[in-house]
Parts: sequence; structure tokens; C-alpha cells
Amino acid sequence: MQQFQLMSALSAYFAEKYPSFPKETVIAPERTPAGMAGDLTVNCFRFAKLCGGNPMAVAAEAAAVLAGHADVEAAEAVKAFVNVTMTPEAVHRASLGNTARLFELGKFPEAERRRILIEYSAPNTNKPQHLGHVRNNTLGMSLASLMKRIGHTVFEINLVNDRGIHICKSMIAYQRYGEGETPESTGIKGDHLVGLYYVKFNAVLSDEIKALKAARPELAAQDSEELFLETELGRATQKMLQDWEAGDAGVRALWRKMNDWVFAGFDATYRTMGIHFNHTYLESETYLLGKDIISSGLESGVFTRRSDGAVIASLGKLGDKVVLRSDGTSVYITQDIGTTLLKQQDYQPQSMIWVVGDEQNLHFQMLFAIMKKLGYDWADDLFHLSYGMVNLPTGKMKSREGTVVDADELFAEMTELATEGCRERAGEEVSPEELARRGAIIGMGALKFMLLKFNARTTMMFDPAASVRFEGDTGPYVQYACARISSIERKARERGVDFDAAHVDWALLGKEEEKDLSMLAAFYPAALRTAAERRDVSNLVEYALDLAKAFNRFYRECPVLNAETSGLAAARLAMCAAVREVLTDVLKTLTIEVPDAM
RNA sequence: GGCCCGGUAGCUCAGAGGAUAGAGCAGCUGCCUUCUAAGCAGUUGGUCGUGGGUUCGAUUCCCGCCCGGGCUACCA
Repeated sequence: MQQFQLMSALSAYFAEKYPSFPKETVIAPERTPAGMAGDLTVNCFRFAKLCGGNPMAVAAEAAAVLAGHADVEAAEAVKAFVNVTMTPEAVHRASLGNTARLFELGKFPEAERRRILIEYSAPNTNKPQHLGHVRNNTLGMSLASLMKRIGHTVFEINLVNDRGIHICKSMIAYQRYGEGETPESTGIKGDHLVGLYYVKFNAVLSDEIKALKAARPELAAQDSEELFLETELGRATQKMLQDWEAGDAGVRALWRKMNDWVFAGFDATYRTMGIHFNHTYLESETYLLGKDIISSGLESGVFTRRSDGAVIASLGKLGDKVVLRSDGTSVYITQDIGTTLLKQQDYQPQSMIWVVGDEQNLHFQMLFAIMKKLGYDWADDLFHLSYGMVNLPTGKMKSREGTVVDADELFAEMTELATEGCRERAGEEVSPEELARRGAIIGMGALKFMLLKFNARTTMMFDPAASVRFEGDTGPYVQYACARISSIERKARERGVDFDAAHVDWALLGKEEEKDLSMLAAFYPAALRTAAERRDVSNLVEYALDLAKAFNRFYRECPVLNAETSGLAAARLAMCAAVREVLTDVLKTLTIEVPDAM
């Protein structure tokens, strides 16, 4: 579906005149840069060779053709660009005058819609989630949301790491120092309580290593990892892991109890973020998967046995990867091969995406290479959405040094500050419950928006002081534009101003701010498609800001309720409603809610 | 050492062959008896790390170098 009729006309003209210009060619217009006259710009560099001419000549020809179109007021060729000034009616017809069509243009055609599985979050059950997880969660949920918005069928999957030596660390610390504490008895959220024992473990271990080094000076140069099994605590932890694997009833019971606390805590964190997974896989149930694939791959020659007995995959430039230890036990990638197959069986996705930090880039390159080697036809559509670390002005976040920004505390702080802001603005008649509701929407919106503004691959800087400011390029800026529109609509109802959608005279909206606003809205489908193709929503964040900015300019220059005529008031009111629809749709795609008032 | 990612305004980040390199913050000037000032308008600020190359055209692509980060386990 071609959005602008004048562009179809131009394509048809070139196709008619030049045999070398394919009929189905879509000439995608660009926005005219600020400061230049025009609404749309045609960049003739992009297709001039299809017309067999030089770009300047093609531009001159295009300008002449476009100038004769009914939707065009002026078309001027500048070098290889044609700047087109459209009639207000044509601008709005392609955009805010028909939001249903605009939204439909933002979807992939049926034939391009697919089943996509997105795995994200993947926390460990030994500590609460921190800002790094929040970035992961936000990227994952917004990517899933975008893919749904564009028309795909999406499965959101979590894979919780609920077993292993690190889980035993908090267990053994609790066993020794917990004195029967529970979330109920302490009033501490389950994941935070378990996290305290993880911290306790590391403190005790550190003391023991210090003592060990004092007693045996020859160990002074060794790091704590190497000395782990030299400590009593380390050996006890190792023993607990072995007992867990052997199915020891006592260890399993403790494990289940503490994991249940953590899961309850994670549920609350996810609820606050608005996350719902289709399914959560547990590593305790999947960690033995993959071994059967290794054996059959060994028989078919995909894998080979090394002289020391280990089974390896030879991956060319990536090198050799051990997929089974010489003692026959699994490594991490063995289990990942297994869970990839399990997810494929369970959901038959045509594409799978993993949202995982960039330190695992090589791991995923190897995993994907192995899946291809195994010959699965879906192995070409596996993607690692790799994202960078979150740093603080004080440096890197480190759990052990207590410099992590806790997710739940961050949510609470953002929400509290936003609620306070609402309270200052609101009248007496607004209830505390309503203020808290708005505060949560604004606070969480600000946080998600900030995290999504960065390209995923960038190692981002999180400045706590900057994050709690709700001015400038922020989520609340966009939400505020919506709130202003809602306010106008409330006042319109009070004053009995209304519009009949079928009889709005869009041609009345010819001021620069009105055309700019609609023109920008016209590019929403393109923004959605770009984001989906790149699997990156950061351009949508920029888009939302641009549109909100264009609205605020309109708001300043074009009075709605006090417009010169009732017809103009009705048209502007219709435009406001349409802008609110688009802004709400963008924010919703970014998993951000919109408050009625701020 | 090898591989990957980054280096753009004082700070945090956009831009990924095309017209004059953008935004927010910070700084400076204005605007609240008029639909919410979490707003608007204006302004200061750049050899796009560096040296070559390809191109009509390079901040964008290619090569070298410098700086920062990550990875380079029979850990997860």
C-alpha cells in the first residue's frame, strides 16, 4: 500500500517513460529538513540510475511531474532533491486524517508475519534483580511488544537459572546463619532476603581466605576462585551441590523453600514492570538436556572426539568448542543446545531471539554455528540481541562491592518522585490512590524510556541524578503531551465542543505547525518498520520525542478551544485526538503507559 | 597476541554513502490574568580519535595506528 498518492503517480510516470524503471519500484520520500521549504523530499540519488539519467536531471523532471499533481502546491528541485510542498488536505489525508489506515500501514503484510520466540531476563535465584536486569527486561519486553505490533506472533520466554554452585552459596549461608528467618518473619521481600545470604556468604568466604593466606603465605598470590576448595566453606558448598544433584531430601527441601521466596520476589518485580512470560523454563529441569544430541552428532560426524576424550565441535574461524567433557558431563553450551531444541519443539518458532549481554557474543556465535552444523533448517534465523553493560558515574556495578542499583528500590524511588510531582500539580480533589497510580505510570515510564533511548549495543552510563529529572528528552515529556491533549478533551466536553469524524474539514489545518505535526505522524509506519527490521526500538523512542515536540509547538501556536471559528476548533480537536492515538500507540509499543493527567 | 564493540558539542547520547552533523542536559536571554511552565522561543558550544585509500560526494565504506571496554575455560 503506497501511503502518498503523489509518490505512486511519480513511480507510474517513470515506469511509463523508462523501461529500466521497474513498475513495482516504491520511491520512499523523506522528511524535508528543517529550515527548507517543503513537506516531503524526494532524494533522486537513490533511483536516478533506474531512469538512466544523472540525479540532477531526474530531480528536475520529477519536480515538473510533481508540480502538476493535484496534491502539490509547489515542487522545487534543489540539486538532486525535490522538495514538495503539499496541500494541507493531502498531508492530513495521508496521516492524521485517517489513523486507522496509518496504523494498518505500520503492520507487515500477512505473508511476512512470523512466529518469533524471544527469551529474556534469565535471572539467577540467588539475589534480587538489579539495573542490569532491568535493561535486559526492558529491551526484551519492548522488542516483544514491537514484534506483536508489527503483526508477528510472539512467545516471551524466561529461563531461570535456579541451580548450581552460586545458588548453593546463599543456601549454605542461610543454613548456617539464617536462624530460621523467612520473608514473613523479617518483612523482607524473598529475593532480597536470599540475596542478603549471598552477600553473607561472600563476606565469610573472604574472611576465611584472608585467614588462609595468613596461615599459608605461599598462597598469597592466588585469587579467591583458585582457593575456593581450599576453604572449609567452599568445600561445604561443593558438597551441597553434589548432594543436590544426588537428590538429597534435606538439600532439595531447603532449595525449594528458598527458590520459592525468590520466585515470589521476582513475580513482584515483573508485575511492576508489566512483564508476562508465556512460559518460564527452569534450568533445574533443563540442565541435563543436550547430551543425546551430542551423541547422535558424534555418530553423524558433526562432532568429533578429541584424543583426551572430550567431544568437540570444530567451528572454523571460531575455533574448537568442547561440547562434552572427557568425563562425559555437560558444559554450558551442551545445555543451551538442548534448550534451543526444546523451545523449538514447544513453540515451532520461525525465528528465535536471545536478549543477553554482549559478554556472551562468542558463546552465541558458537551456539548458532553448532545449530547450523546440526543441519536444522531454522538455524539461520537465530539472533542474539546483544546489549552493553550499564555503568554508573562511580564506575561499574559490582554485586560483591555493593555498588549495584537494586531494581525494586529504583522503581520505588522513580515512582515516589513522580507521585510527588503529581501531588504538587494536582488539586485537592485528586485522591492519594490516583496520585500513586499516575506516579507509577510516570516513574516507570521515565525509567523504561531512558533505558530504551540508547542503542542496545552501547555500554550506557546511568546517572541516578539525571534519571529522576522528568524534563527534556524523557518519557514524561511524551506522556505530558498526551496529558495536555486529554485536558483539552475534558475541557471540550465541558464546553460542549465536539467534532464529527466524518465531517472534519482537514483543509482548514494549513498552518506550518499543523502540517509539520501531521507530516511527522505520517512517518510512524516507517519508524515501526525500521525498528522491527533492525530489532531495535531506540529509533521509536526518538520518534516519540519528535512527535511530542511537534505537538508542543502546535499547542503553543494553535489554540484549539479558542480557535477563530467553530469549524477550526473541531478540526484541531480531531487532530489532537489523532495525535493522542499515535503517541499512545508508540508508547504502548515501548510498553509505557499513558496517564490521563499529570 | 587474536576476535568483537565503541571513540561525534563541557556531559549523556542520536545520525550509518548524499543538501548547512542533531537532541537533551549544563550555560546565557526571554515567555505563566489565554487549552497543564514535567512546557515554549532564542542563543553559546564541533578539524565527527588519528593517518591514508575508494567515490561526483565519507562522520558513514576499506586499510593502518592510538585510546577505552568486552571476550578469548573440560565456568555459567
